[in-house]
Amino acid sequence: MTIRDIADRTGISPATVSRVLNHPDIVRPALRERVQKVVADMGYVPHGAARSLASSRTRTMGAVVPTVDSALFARVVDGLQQTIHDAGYQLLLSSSNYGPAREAAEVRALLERGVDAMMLVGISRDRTVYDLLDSRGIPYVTTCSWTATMTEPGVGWDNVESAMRAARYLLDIGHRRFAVINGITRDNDRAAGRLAGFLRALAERGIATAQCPVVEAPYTIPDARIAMSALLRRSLQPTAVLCGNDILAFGALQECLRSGVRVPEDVSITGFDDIDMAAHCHPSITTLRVPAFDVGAKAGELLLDALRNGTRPPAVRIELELVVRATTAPPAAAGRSRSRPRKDSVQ
Amino acid sequence: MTIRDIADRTGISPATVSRVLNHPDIVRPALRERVQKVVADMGYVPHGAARSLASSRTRTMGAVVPTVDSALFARVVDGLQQTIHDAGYQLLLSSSNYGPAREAAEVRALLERGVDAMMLVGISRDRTVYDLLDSRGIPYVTTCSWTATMTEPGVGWDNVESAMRAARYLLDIGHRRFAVINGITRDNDRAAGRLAGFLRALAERGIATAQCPVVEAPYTIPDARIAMSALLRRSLQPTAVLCGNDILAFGALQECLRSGVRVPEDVSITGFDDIDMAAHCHPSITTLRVPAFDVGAKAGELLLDALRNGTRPPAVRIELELVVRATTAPPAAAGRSRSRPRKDSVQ
DNA sequence: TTGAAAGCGCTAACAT
DNA sequence: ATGTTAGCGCTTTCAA
Repeated sequence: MTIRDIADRTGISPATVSRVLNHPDIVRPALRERVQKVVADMGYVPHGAARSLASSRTRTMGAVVPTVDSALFARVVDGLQQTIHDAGYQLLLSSSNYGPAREAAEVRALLERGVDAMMLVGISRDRTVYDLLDSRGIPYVTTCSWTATMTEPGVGWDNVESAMRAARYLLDIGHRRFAVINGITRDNDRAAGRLAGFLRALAERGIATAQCPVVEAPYTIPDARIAMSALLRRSLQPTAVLCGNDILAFGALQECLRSGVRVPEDVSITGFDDIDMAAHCHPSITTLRVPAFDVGAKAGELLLDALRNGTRPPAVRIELELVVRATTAPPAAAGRSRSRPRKDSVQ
Repeated sequence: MTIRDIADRTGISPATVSRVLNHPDIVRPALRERVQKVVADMGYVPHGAARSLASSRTRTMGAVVPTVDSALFARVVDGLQQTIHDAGYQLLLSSSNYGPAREAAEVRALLERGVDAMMLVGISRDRTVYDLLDSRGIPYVTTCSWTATMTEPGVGWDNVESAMRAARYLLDIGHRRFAVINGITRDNDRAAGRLAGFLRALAERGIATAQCPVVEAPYTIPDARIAMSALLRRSLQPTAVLCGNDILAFGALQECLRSGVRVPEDVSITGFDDIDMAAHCHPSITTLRVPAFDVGAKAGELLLDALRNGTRPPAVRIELELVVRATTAPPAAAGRSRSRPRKDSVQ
């Protein structure tokens, strides 16, 4: 069944049926309603490809995320999806598995599929990817990263500066012996930025970062436990462990609990992202709050605006809040050990 | 740049360029390579809509899930995505927010966008949705539910029977006083099936289910805590709480810990799904393992097969494994209270 | 093995 | 406000 059938049934031209479908307001109400009724009765569904070919718009946006199996990205995607959905756009979702070559291939595939706009995660990628997008005039936004020097559109935060805030907080409450469990930094500007921020903040306060153990681990609970377990086996245990995200922090925490290391009495732990679990596990995790849903929603808005106005989206910076919870306290050695009350209420 | 440009540059017809792109094996090798080189050099990307219109295939599959912001569905989607990706398909993702009307609208939208196949979650939905899919000859699979009477293709498990297994296990180790914290059953066959299973198993063993408190809550940690908190305030506390999924179980567990109720000594808790957290929180959660990634992957395979062979996919039943961990133990009142060792190792 | 030609179903000028 | 017409860029018979 085609638009032709609707036209014949209604006794009007396909062009007017098309108008009813796309610009109902410019069709005489009586006619419009008659057409709409026939469309509904016959269960006519327009052919998307034909529509796209004729109008050169697909009403589709693409997103490439490292993996959808992550509380953070899932929420970002959710925000994007809900936002663009309300404007009549569908979401074409791809994942790169944290591989830049794979990501570039996905972008090309989405372009071929004909998305009207695209959301990416992170900002450091081969120039050719950006060039491709720019050359085809496809609006896009990067997400989850922001730097003063970035030239691409996006909605993100400064991972370096945010990570520094977590480290400074621990320094402020007296910690001097640190360890880091970070995500894999290779090809991941977020992970790399966080690690850089942790170390820079420590160095600023005169901590010898060369002696600070840094373990890189995939973002899984078992990997985090293994990393923490290795840290606990060292002769000089850290009093504070900075983790690259909440999954790593949660795994580190569980490993401490299992091996009888008290948190935060014996060791403080910080996370990053503030996924649901961080507020609700026990003890609750001190972390940096990433408004993931809002980031996705904002990305969607920027893209919709760009499409409406034919402009390039801006780079929007988001400020993350440090949420102090129960996994952090002054180190026992600092003297004031047990005086600080535990914060463990649901946020 | 169009296929015409490649043709002109190579001095051959667009038809042959098309052949090189779609059926390289039927083109003379020398010519084929020459064309491929020009395609690569000029960075030519075929126009997806034109391709779809001419070939009436979009190389796209659709999926409608209740929400992507769920560890379970995220993993299912991940499995689907990775599987179909390897076969050259892109994934168009929609979410229904657990609303049947919204789901039906999303299916229509995906159909209009021209997906070649579709994955749905659950089996109970308006017949018209299935009729629409069938009438257009679009292969589809349902997921996450299986019943003996279902007539639609799918890959799922029996939620009733699985839930019964959890309840029977608690009965077997001596529990008689139960409560249920379940997901919202309305418009959700998985949640409804689980609740039915819990209650049926209890009734089978002579438990008066009318006296068994049942709380329905959205799948969030705070809602689960509220539900558990209400349960703990009752005069006659349950010795075992059956939860509709692991998020609810986790929330219930945290609320117990917060209010000094020992798990499993004072109350046993079971979950459903076996998301990562279940194995790694403390105490670890007894639950039913859903192989979510595999479910998505299997769904993808069924769809690819259906597309290749022009057949209707079968209904595949998956058996869930009950994973006994540390949130369950015989009730203290049963006498053998502290004798059973805690299982708390990482699975 | 390759080329010519006819659409795929729709939208958007343009004309009325 | 509605109809006529000419494609959108590609695939796929069919013919050579």
